[in-house]
Amino acid sequence: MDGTADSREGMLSRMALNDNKAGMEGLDRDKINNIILEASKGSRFYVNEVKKEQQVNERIGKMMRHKAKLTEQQIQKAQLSAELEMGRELGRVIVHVDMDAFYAAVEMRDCPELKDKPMAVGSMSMLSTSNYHARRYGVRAAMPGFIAKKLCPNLVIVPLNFDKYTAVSEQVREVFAAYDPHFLPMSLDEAYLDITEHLHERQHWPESMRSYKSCDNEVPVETDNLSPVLFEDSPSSSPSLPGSDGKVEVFGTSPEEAVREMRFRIEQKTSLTASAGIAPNMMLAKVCSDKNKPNGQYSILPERQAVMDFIRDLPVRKVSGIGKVTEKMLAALDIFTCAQLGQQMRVLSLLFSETSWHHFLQISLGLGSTRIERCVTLPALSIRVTEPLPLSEM
DNA sequence: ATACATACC
DNA sequence: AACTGGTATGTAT
Repeated sequence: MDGTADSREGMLSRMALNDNKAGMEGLDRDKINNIILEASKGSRFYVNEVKKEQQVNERIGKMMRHKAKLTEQQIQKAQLSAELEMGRELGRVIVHVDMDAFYAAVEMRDCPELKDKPMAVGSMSMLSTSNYHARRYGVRAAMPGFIAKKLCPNLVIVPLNFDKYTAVSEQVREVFAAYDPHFLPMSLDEAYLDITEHLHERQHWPESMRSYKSCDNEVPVETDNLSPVLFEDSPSSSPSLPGSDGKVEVFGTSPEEAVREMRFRIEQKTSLTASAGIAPNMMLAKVCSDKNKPNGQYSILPERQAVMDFIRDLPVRKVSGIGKVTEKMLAALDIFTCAQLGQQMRVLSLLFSETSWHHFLQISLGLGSTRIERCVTLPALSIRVTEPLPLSEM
């Protein structure tokens, strides 16, 4: 039953270019996918992917047979504990910050030759990331370098400089810590922050504490010869001071302005750009940080309606934790967006494990964690300290 | 309890 | 010639 055309289609869901992420809009997908398939065919990797693909199809088949046996009565009496909505928490301001094409951006910064070339960081076997120029060719993270070279023969591949990325990451984290000392790093280039407390304090800050010189790194501009009155009428422009060299930017007190300021400070300090998402919980903030990438930010206002409007047409695949397998299983049930996920929750509760459908339900309601993990950054060394582990885990 | 699968960067 | 490596969590047996 598995014709050649079918298995090719199947493989595409697994191996093909994933243009889900930023910088991949409007590419010639067919051409790119053919090159990827040609280069992969017959390899150990390919054979393994075919096997896994069959397993997924089997799992979907099992699910569909299970679904066919469900009666309307069973579906209607499925209970979805309605208390979740009551527990919705909109009072926290959660930010997800993500450096743009981090490793590639560091290498480009340190080697101007690379600036206008398609380049990627990694090896012939595996790329860690690519710059936006290379992405126009379909070259992206987690792609083997030799395939990337077929897609883009002029691609420059720079080997990993892990120590360098770690050092830059430390600089970025110093900025994060100014907005949330308990921030949660997810990798060298991204982190979650809870800036609720920062924003409270920020309301009472004079403009001088929110003013930054473009040329000067690190600290707010000197307060002495800087009268706040000077900025009264032009909060969004960059007023230049008489008698002062260099532009000064004043940031406001809103969440958006605080995050703009944080990104500005990161760029001043590292010459690298970051993107950010602002939302009432981690799940939404993560999705938002991808929305205006690179060098942008997006926020969801802390209102139920704003959250639901944002969620409605959001493809489930955009949500962290929904990967290609889950996407394909949901697609088999005609679920592509979060709204569709919500509409089918009763069926899902009968087809998936409790942990899985609880997760789906949370997503469909736009809910997510509102507390960043407990973890403290020591000012001097930026060493993360967690609560003592049980002896068994040490 | 263990192995395997999914997902993330 | 060549498809990461580490961690966390979920699923199947």
